Amino acid sequence: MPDLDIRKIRILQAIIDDYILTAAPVGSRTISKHPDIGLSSATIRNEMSDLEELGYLEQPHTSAGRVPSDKAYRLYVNSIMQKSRLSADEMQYIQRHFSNTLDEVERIVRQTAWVLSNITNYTSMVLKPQIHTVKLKHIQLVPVSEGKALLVIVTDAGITRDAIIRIPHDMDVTQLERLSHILTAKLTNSRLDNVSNVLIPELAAQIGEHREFLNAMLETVQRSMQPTGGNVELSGKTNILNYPEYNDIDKAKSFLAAIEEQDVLYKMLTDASKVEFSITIGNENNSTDMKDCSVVTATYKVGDVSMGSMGIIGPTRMDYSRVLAVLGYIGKSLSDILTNMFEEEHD
Amino acid sequence: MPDLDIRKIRILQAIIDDYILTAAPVGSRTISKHPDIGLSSATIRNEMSDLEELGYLEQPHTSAGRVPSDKAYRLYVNSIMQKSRLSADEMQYIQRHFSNTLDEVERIVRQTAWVLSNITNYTSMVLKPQIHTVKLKHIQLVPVSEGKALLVIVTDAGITRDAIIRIPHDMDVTQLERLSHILTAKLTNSRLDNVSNVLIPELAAQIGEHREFLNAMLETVQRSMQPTGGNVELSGKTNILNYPEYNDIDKAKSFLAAIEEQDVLYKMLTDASKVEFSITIGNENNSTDMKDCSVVTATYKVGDVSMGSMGIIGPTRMDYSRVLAVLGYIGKSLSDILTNMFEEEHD
DNA sequence: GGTTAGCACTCAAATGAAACGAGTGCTAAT
DNA sequence: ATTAGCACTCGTTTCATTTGAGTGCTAACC
Repeated sequence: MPDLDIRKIRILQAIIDDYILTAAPVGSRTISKHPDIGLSSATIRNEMSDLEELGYLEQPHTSAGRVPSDKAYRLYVNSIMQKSRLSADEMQYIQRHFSNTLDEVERIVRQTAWVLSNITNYTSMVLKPQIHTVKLKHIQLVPVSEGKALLVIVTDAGITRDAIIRIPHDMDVTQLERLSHILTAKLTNSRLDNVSNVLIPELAAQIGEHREFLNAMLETVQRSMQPTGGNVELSGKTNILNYPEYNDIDKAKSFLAAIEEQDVLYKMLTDASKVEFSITIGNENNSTDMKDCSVVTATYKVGDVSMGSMGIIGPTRMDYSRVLAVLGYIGKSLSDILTNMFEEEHD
Repeated sequence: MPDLDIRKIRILQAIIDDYILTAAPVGSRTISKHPDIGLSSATIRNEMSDLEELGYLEQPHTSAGRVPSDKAYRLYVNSIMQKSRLSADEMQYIQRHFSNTLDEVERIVRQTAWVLSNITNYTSMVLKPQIHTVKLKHIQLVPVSEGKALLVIVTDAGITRDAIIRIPHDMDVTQLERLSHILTAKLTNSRLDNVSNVLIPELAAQIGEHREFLNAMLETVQRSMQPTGGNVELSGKTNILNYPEYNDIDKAKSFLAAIEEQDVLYKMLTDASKVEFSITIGNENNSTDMKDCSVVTATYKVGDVSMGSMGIIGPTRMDYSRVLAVLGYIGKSLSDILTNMFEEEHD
């Protein structure tokens, strides 16, 4: 930002730091007492006035202190803020809560969300590993009653999906078993989003027609792979109520309503899966309900491929630096665990 | 209740009805104007005074009206309240939102919770079908990488669970396949809670030792069947904020914190699975965070066997009669859908 | 020139007095 | 047994006042 000299930046930083801590508009006197800044309050006032004119500060009303704008936070995270590192204690805390025997993806995701929200005191969300980026590993048809079977799909990331389907009445266990084998053989390692219709004739030939059934079944496979809405694990939903800016019941309500809109969060997180870290500040959010929030995300991987992402939702005055550090570290931990689960062992 | 004559009951009912509607302490004049009650406010005051002495009413402060106590609600639901029926519109609304192609248990449960909270405007919860009451149908080991496999378990209620396990390095796909078959054959229709260790020697013989592996695997099966904490589907978590008694930020916070304690809800719902309906009013709740709430539950079944339960959480002044009607109807609908999914067809 | 002391000014928030009014309890008349 | 009447209570609302944190501006200072 060329329009700010070093002194203005330093003052702005002091303001932001203070505001992040106290959530109260900060006045010139507070800053003038700051050890690193040897200036009188009057000088600070002049500088603040400039900063306001440039759009970095806002005044709730004339006789109040000033509050950083979204633009200020943006500048802050882009240029001013320095990366912080987690303390050994914090790392240990995280490790301790990851160390238990975790063998189900569901459980791991839940645990991750829990740790995230507990260590940051914000609301956290974790996108479950996304199935459509992933290859099919096994299909099993399990009979559950006359004319019904459970279709179970397993992918290489250990995600399972299931659905009840009708089966022809003349199809017995052995046939289902055979069909499971054929399907598994045919579809293994194909990506689920291109289980295309060209397969059907081929399958029909092998299984002895039942075309409509095959059709219906493949359709179910396709549909099962759609995001179902249960794809985002949230934790610490009420944490935000502890921050003074959300003591207003209506703000709290709209925040809580916003995070109950799983679709929105889902979209945010899938978008965020493309970049290692992302920070979205206040009005930069698409949802107007979240215009007083910031969202920070990070991705996690299995091996080298990005599998999903996770994020922190908090007030715009959140401690970006720490949150980034936490997300980075936990992202790494999660990637390690998942990778370990699915890749061969090196021993 | 022998200590209340008919007139007192009628007055109490009028008070409760009014309070359910308005959430404001109700005064003697309001009741004296009630069409069914041809009495002056002074008489009502005397009666109210009696009712207070008997513990059915409470006064927030001297110059306020009166508020029904938990004891009053208890009397109300036990003796006074009359069953209400849903309107055709409401039934239709419910049917419409159940009618879509629903083939995954997860999806159905989510849908149920959604409908429940939307039609009642309270917070709803649905206990997912509980696996330990249920019989095993299929076990599949799917290799995911060197030395690792995904263990997939399917039960007769169409519930799947999965976990990553280590497998001996010298075990190949065919062997896994064979083991899956043997396990399925051995364990099918046995209840999961008694997959006992007597099986291990038998299996070891058939699969060619690998005792430690079999041990670990069966242990995983057992563990997978434990409740994981993701067993309760909630919906409409913020609905309660629309009720005036929760405009106090602290009350709202404690309510929201209470329903984030999945363990508590899980326990409530499993306990409630034993009876067709249950009503728990205010202080009757174990959790002190919920002492201002009431919980109404109903069970659902597959065929004739109770599979789980669902409930509504609202303020103590909730519309018990309507909630019961809704729960009854939705419970029935859900039972039908699930039963239909798993039982043979009658056509 | 930039910096600062000083002072008048602003305005949200806190304080407090007064009026209001919904509701009660009690008493005496019906 | 019921009710009209009335004094009393006490939370809520209203409005004016005070308070104080903070500003902007000006004039003096280095």
